[in-house]
Amino acid sequence: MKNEEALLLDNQLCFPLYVAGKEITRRYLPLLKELDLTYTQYIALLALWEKDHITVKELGERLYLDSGTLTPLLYKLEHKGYIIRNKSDIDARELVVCVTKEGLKLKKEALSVPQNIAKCVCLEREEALELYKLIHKVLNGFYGK
Amino acid sequence: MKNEEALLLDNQLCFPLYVAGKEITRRYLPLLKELDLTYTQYIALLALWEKDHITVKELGERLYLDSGTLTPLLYKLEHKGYIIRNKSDIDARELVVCVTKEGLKLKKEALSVPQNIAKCVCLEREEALELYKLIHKVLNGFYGK
DNA sequence: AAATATTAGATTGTATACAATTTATTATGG
DNA sequence: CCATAATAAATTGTATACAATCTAATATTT
Repeated sequence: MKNEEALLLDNQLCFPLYVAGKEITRRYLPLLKELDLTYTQYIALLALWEKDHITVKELGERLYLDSGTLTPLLYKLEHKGYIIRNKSDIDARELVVCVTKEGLKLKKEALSVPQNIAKCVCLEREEALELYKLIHKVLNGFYGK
Repeated sequence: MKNEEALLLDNQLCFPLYVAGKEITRRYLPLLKELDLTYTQYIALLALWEKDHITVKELGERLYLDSGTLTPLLYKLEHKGYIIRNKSDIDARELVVCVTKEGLKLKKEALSVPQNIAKCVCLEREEALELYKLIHKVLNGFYGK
């Protein structure tokens, strides 16, 4: 492939990945609006529903987000009553994040979200698995795993 | 798959796509910094290098971006001297975007960017093509093609 | 133990994204 | 032709993202 061709927008994997990432999260907005959540707030809760009592740093590693994004986001989730943040007893620098009862209640309402999103993704099961595998391979490559 | 399982972060295609989109564009930053471009400015120029003398609307359709993003972005690119915007003679509502000589000069400097990005993506050629195909299938599904 | 380095989270500043609204212009229907 | 609808881009407002810096607390080194 010549250099010139390499610049063609569609020849680059990055652009479709960037667009797909944007567009798929956009599909969540109408569903999440009913829960009064943004996409980032939703994935933060997803991670915390799976495992809470974790620090902001651990949550950031899970979500690939830094404190510049998480601090204001967690502040909002706390104000909505879904989570609570407490200074760690062991290390006063750390903030430990836990889901509240309200937050757990919200989980039940969120159960239908994945199915609705799945409807938007027109892939066969095998294709979806293959896509999943390839994306993870790319991500692992970024982090040298 | 049970509802509960569907909520598991990793079981969702969306989250890896969202992360991959973010992380891959982040790989461009050090390369683009040398060109004094952001990622969005870069893809706007990529599209315009391929075909300019197009309206903001057409550019937006190509990049999946709306005027809320493009207006300030094109303003910056114009101030840097890479593009120029002119009201259309035919329809005064439209703005026609063209690349300047400076903008074309920048294209030469940008030729090495795709190769450097390709290095970050640890996929075999077949895998990259398969990923490309699957992502486009997802995107086409969103737009009912 | 005191000085230094490291770390976690908060803050600051810049640049997207995008929904919703506004403005100016063009198209259309009666 | 004129009123209304539709359209393109700009504007407004909110919420990310993230680099860079700052602050407070902990760990390490001498």
